[in-house]
Amino acid sequence: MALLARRVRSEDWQPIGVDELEANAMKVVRSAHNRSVIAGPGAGKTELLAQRASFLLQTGAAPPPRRILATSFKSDAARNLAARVWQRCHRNHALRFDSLTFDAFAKGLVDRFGQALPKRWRPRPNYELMFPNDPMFRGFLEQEASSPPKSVGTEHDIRAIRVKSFERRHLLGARLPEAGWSKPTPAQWAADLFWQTSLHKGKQTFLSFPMLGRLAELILRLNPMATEALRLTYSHLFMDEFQDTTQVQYDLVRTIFLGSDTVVTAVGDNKQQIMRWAMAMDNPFAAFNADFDAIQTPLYNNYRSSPDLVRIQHMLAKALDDRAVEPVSKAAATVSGKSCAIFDFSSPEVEAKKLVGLVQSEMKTHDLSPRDFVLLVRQRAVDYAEVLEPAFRKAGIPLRNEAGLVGEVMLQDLLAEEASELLVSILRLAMTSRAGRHWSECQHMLGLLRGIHPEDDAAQAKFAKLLDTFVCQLTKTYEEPPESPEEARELVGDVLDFVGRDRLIAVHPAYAQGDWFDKVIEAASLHLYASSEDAASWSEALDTYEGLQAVPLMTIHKSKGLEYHTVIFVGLDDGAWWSFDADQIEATAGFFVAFTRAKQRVIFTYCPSRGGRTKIATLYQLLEKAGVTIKQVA
DNA sequence: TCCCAGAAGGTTTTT
DNA sequence: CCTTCTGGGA
Repeated sequence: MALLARRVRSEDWQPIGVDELEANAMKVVRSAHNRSVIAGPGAGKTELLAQRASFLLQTGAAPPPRRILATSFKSDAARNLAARVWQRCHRNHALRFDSLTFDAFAKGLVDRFGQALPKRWRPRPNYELMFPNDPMFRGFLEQEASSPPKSVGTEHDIRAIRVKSFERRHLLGARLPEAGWSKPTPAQWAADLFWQTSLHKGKQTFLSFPMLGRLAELILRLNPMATEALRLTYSHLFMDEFQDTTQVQYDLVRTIFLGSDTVVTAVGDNKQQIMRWAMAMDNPFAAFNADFDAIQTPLYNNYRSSPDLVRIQHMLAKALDDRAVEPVSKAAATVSGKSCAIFDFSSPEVEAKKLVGLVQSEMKTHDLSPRDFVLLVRQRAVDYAEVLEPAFRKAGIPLRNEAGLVGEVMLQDLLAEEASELLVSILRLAMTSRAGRHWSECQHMLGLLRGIHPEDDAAQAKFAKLLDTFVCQLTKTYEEPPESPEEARELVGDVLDFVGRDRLIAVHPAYAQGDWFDKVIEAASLHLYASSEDAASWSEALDTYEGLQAVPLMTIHKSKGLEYHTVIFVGLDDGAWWSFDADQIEATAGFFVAFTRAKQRVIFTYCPSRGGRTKIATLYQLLEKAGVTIKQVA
């Protein structure tokens, strides 16, 4: 498919790389209005944004030199969306698409304009990031903030501030007042003290991401020139996973874009709001629709799950939103028998054994790989892994706890790190046969790091030679996968020498922060060694490194946005859902997220030893109403 | 050092 | 809800 650099007429534009888009999706893609798109799982929300970007860039509806800004929560989501746009658009178009995490966007604003802030809010230019937690806020309230001036209040007033709500309610709860609080309440006084201490005390400024968000909002509120520049730069704004938007983020967007000609598209699913504890707004869609006069546009198709699963999903959806409309499944059923069941086991050990058997037989009948399955738990994946892992290993199917720690880095995070991706890419190129496609990938990634222009053929050729020499040497030096952690570290060190530590750090600011780079490199070395231990070949070791032949085990939160042929939810009991009563909506949303990861089959398991099923009776009732039955297995 | 009572954690993104 | 941590007192 040729990607055209020239402009396409709006009436001639066609979606790229997909069979069809539903009518409403097409409306959103071509829309010139602010819109909120509420769509369930599997509706193709990210795809919709990628198509809309293509339409706007290719038809000139986003006219050059104006750009599109897309914000996501997680960096992999931001990268994923950018990659889809690059697949669909010529480079000249794709270069006008900025896909960022919200935090990166806010930090960028503070880094560019922060020095223009009034003195009381101005961070030092070399500020450090901090990740404060409850104990830290508790310590602050008990120590530094313990004795307020008489005009503000008493020690008792400060002690009355709940630690849990100090950050969200007082430190970040409202827009920053330019000149500070003139008659502060005790909580406002404490919040201001925290701000001033973080900004000005000692030699360093320490800021958290939400604090950066508040500073960014203040910058643009006080600086109409900068705001106007952003409005001119971006003709369109996309916001992904909008249901998880925080007040800080929303206020920033409102300050920049409300009342401008920038067209805003907010996409998400209110039924998948499982980040309320992380300061997500109660109903961001309602606020957005009202403030931005946005047209709410639902999507009705589900391209992920079979018709029967979509039917059951709808029963759950109605519990979360009684006006939910049943989506239309566009995925055919490929399994026979029930698509959802609850299995009762006498003990976790029996459960493990039976689940292995189930995975094995399903793999055979449907020609599936271990990666087509997922074992989901609500929390404490390690506890479940202890019982499940040995049983799976015995059967020759490795199980992999994605939330497990390698050194100090979570496995799932390590695999998403650029440094790790680069390592695997280079090792695949050097150590495995049929490495052709890794050649172009390596050259592309490394070329970007070295700042080689894609169309500078001479420089490309020169670098290709360099890469070839290095790869040949690597192949010779390390014929076999590493046999000790030291050897793994040496190998990783050699690769880094070639890639250039400084270049890697320069392109990824996160690697310049604290000792994160060292942690990632150490984790990559350890994981490479661990993956090599039982591997007969380099290719096997790298497959293990990437977990290509293992059944993943993870929490519901980690599974958000992913999809699997078969979902096995282990432990549908009161113990795992201890917090069910505290926030039934959030808990049911978590249940909904878990269920909707499946394309073909969902299995819930239950063991009496882990808890009863009275507290979460409503979940069982929902399944029962959908015709899902409990089966005594063993 | 041990014991007991009460508190806290669990699900977590981000350069 | 259940498990683990913390601190006071013996």
